[in-house]
Amino acid sequence: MAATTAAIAETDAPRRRRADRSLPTAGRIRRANVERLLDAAEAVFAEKGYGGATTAAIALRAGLPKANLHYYFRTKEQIYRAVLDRILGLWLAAFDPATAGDDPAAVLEAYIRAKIRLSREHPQASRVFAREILSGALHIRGYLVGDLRRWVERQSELMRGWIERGLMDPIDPVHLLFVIWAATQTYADFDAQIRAVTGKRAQSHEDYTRAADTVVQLVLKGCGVQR
Amino acid sequence: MAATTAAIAETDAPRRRRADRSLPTAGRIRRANVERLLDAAEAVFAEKGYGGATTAAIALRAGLPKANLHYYFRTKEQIYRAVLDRILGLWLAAFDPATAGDDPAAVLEAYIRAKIRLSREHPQASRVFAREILSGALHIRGYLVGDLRRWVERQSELMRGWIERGLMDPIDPVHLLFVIWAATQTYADFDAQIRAVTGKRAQSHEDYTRAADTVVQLVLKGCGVQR
DNA sequence: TAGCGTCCTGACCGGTTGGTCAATAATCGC
DNA sequence: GCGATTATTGACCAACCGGTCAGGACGCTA
Repeated sequence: MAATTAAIAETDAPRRRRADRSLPTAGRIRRANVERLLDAAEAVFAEKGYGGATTAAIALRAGLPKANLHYYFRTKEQIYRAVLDRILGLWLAAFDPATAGDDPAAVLEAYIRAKIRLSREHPQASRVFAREILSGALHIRGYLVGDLRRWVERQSELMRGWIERGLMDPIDPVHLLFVIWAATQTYADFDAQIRAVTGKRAQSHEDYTRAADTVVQLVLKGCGVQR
Repeated sequence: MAATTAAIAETDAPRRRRADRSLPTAGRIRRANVERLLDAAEAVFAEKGYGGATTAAIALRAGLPKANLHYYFRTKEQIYRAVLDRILGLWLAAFDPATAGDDPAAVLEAYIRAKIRLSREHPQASRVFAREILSGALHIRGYLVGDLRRWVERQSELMRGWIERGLMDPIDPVHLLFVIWAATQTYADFDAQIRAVTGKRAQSHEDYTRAADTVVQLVLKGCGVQR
C-alpha cells in the first residue's frame, strides 16, 4: 500500500500522551473521517494543485471544520503525501497482472484497457499524479526510481524477447510504454480539452470504449503483433 | 497572436491619464521588461502552478522588484493570461503547416515531429498548458472550442478522405489526434517521470529523436499508411 | 454510570500574499 | 536642455493561509 512514506494519519494517534502507544484498533470514526478527508483532498488537489489547494477548502468539501482536518493530518504536506500514497497503491495494483505469457497481443491489450479503465474510474487520482510529475515528482521519486523502474525493466525484457522471436516489430520498449501511458492517461488528465474539442458535456462509457479500441488497434498493429 | 484576450500589458499604459490614449510606439523598455516577465512567469507557473506561483517569485526570477511587475501587469491573473496567450500563438503556428496533400504518411510524420520538437524547445510552455487543462481549461475554453475544434474537424475530414480512398485504415480520426497529442506532449509534461525511469539526468537530443521515431513508426504502421 | 481515551471545534496567531501608492528617476520628443 | 511621459521602487496594507490550542462533547469498556 504505502509505497513511499506511511500514511501517517493511520499510524499516528492525535497527540500521543506517551511516546509510542500503538493504536488499539484504529477506531472506525477515524477510519471513516480519514477516508472522507482523503477523498476531498484528492478532488481539491486535482482541481487546484498543491499550491492552489487550501486546507479550508479540503475540510469544507469533506464537510468538516478545518481544525478537524488538522486533527487527523498535522500538515497540508502530510495529507498530500497520504493522497499520493493511496494513488500509488492503486497504480501498483493495476500494474501487476500483466506478466509472462507468450501472447503479446493479449498482454498489451489487457494492459491498455486496464489503464483506460483506471482513467475513467479514478480521473482525479490521475490528475493529482500528473500534477505531481509536472512539479518535478519530488514526493514520488522513490516510487519512480524503485518499483516503477524495475517494472519497466522487466516489461522491456519481456518485449525484447518477443522481438527476438519475431512476435513483435523491433521497437523501443521503453518508449512504447511511455506512449501507452500517455495515450491512456490523457483521457483523464486532458478531459477538459477532449470535452471542449468534441463538444460533449462529458465523456460517455462508449467514448471510453472507443478510445480504448483506437489505442489498442493503433498499438497492436503499430508494433506488428498479431491479434 | 493573441488568441483569446489581448495581452493587456502591451496595450495598456501604466495608468492612463485619460480614458483612452493609444500607446505611441510601445517603448522598447516596456517591450523588453514585459518579455523578461513573461519568460519568468512561464517558468514559475510551469513549475508551481497558478496557485503555487507568487508574483514575488516571478519578479525575483525576472530580476525586477515586485512592484515593477505590478506596473506592467496589474494582477497575477493578468500576467497568467498573457503567458497563456503567448503559448497559444506558439501552438497555432505549429498547427498550420499540415494541410492538404495526398500523402498521409508525410503529413502525419511531419506533424508528429513538429509536435515533439515543440516539446523539446518549449517544455515549460507545454507544462503551463497542461496545468491549465488540468484545472478545467477555464481561461482557454475559447481557443479550444474555436480555433482548435475547427482545426480538428478539418483534419478529421482530411483523414476520412484518406480512409475512403484506402490510404489509411478505418480509425477514428479524433481519437488518433488525441493519441498523437498525448504521445508527443508527454515528453515535455512527464519529463520528470521519464528521467526517473530511464535513470538519465536529462533527455538528450538523441532521446527526442528516438522518441519521435518510435511515435512515428507506431502511428504510421498503426493506422496502416504506407511510408 | 463512572472514567478514560478519542474526537470535535471556535477562536486565535504569525507569516505570507496580491496589490497599492507616492515619491523619485530615467527617457523621450521637440 | 526642457517639459512630459514612462519607468522604478521601498514601504505599506488588508485578506488569507497553515497551523495551534484549550476545553468541551462523545463513545466505549467495566
